[in-house]
Amino acid sequence: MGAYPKHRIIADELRNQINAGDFSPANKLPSEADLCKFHRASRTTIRDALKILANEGLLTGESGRGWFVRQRRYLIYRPQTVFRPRAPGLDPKLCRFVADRVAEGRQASQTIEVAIVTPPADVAERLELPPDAVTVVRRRVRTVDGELYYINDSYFPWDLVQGSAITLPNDIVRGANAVLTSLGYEQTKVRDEVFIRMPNPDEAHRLRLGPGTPVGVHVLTGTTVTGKPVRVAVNVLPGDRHVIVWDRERGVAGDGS
Amino acid sequence: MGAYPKHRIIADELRNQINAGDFSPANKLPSEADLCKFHRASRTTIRDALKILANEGLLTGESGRGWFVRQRRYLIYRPQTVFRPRAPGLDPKLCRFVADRVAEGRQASQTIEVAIVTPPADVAERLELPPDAVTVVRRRVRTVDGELYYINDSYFPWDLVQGSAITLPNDIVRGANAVLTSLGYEQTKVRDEVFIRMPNPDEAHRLRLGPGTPVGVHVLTGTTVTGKPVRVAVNVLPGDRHVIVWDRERGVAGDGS
DNA sequence: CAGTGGTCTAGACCACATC
DNA sequence: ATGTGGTCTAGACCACTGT
Repeated sequence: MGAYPKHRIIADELRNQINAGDFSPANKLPSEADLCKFHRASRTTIRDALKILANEGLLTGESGRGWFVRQRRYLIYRPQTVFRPRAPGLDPKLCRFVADRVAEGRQASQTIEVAIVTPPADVAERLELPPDAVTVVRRRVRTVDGELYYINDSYFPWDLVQGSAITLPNDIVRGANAVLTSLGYEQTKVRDEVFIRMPNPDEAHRLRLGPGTPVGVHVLTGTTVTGKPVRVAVNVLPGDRHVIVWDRERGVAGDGS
Repeated sequence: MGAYPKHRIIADELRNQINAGDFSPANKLPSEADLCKFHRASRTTIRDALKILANEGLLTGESGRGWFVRQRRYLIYRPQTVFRPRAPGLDPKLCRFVADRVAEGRQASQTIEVAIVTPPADVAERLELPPDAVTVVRRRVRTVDGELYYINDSYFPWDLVQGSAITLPNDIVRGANAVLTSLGYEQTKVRDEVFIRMPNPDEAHRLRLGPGTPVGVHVLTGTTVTGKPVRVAVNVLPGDRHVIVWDRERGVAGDGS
């Protein structure tokens, strides 16, 4: 084989065909057997090429059906809404997340599960807790228009929220932050961190992710005015379904020439 | 071959060993031949398992040497600096990006290449230009401490910046935004968008990315006070090297209970 | 040189989807 | 029943790394 391996050459060729729209509107590729004949290659080589494209997120193979070009539809994810007051028109019986989607003309739902756990090391560190400290975690999987949207796991130090509505597995209509405020721990500063990586098996399972789908992990750490951390939210967003958007104004620009 | 395929079982086992640190400090796995014997599997099956982990970003194979656990070191990327004035202590002869890294005690450099092109469709759309309009693009690849850091491609409408320093392939020490201001197009609003996906072959090549490394694409659109778009910057950040960080203050929280 | 991963082949059996 | 992708085997040759 030359300097450039055969399965890569085939992958490049197929990628160009995909980008040129050669397989639309059916979005279905020729069968592996046909590709073998056409490219004069063994099935392994053809499959190596297809796997490259699958791991780039361009294709998915469906057992017994064929290989298909993947679709992308982006939903907008706005970390900024954390510091925006609830819009007045929203249905007061719905939690913020669902109410916001309904206002956009979408359908939304979420599952909630509350547990008392010792948090992962990175969460404990952000909450400035010793490694064996206990937290309440509200684990949610959010769905928009019938499609899995993202995971939201919110951790609160147990001694702060003990006995409050945060520990109950229901929607908190007025918002967890209102509860924190009434407990004397108003969240006034926030740090947002976004990590980009491949999902671990647990995340892949919870969000039904195929290969080649990276995730953005938005970690929100909220602190009081004195700097005490009161809440860490870990949001896991499938990359093929989200754009993260911020809007900003004013000031002088200058991000490096 | 139960319901759960053999190569997945082996991949799970290896993943656990990696996370438990079984292969540190050398970070080297047993050879494929040894894994075949140990797991009583063919080389193909072992390699299928290793490829799963490679596509999760956990391993890299090095020809003739072996399989190694991948390292992660995150560098902080702050989109916010766009609206922050240049710190007074910085070396006035360096451009903002390099000067900021030097202030952090790091080494930094960048390559600059300027071209006049018709922009990609998504850039043209954000600049509100017809598809055949011409832009100036400043393409930079930025390096920190000798390691490739990210791609920054900044597009400006040709008729706005024609004849200015923006069209020259040098550092603009006072910053491109200062130039825009002096041309009468001060950038006062910014939209940040972050997409998460696998790199295309061009990006993978420019940033020397191995398989299983997703990228974050930070698209910054700057507009004047009247809403006229004057600049689109496309930043491609390898996920294994970056955290995107925002710090915010004040206001009432409430991102959905 | 021997050992390692990278590529490729030919052939087999299975589960699943479709008709 | 047929065709599809999913998995697995055994064996081969190559380029590269280390000694």
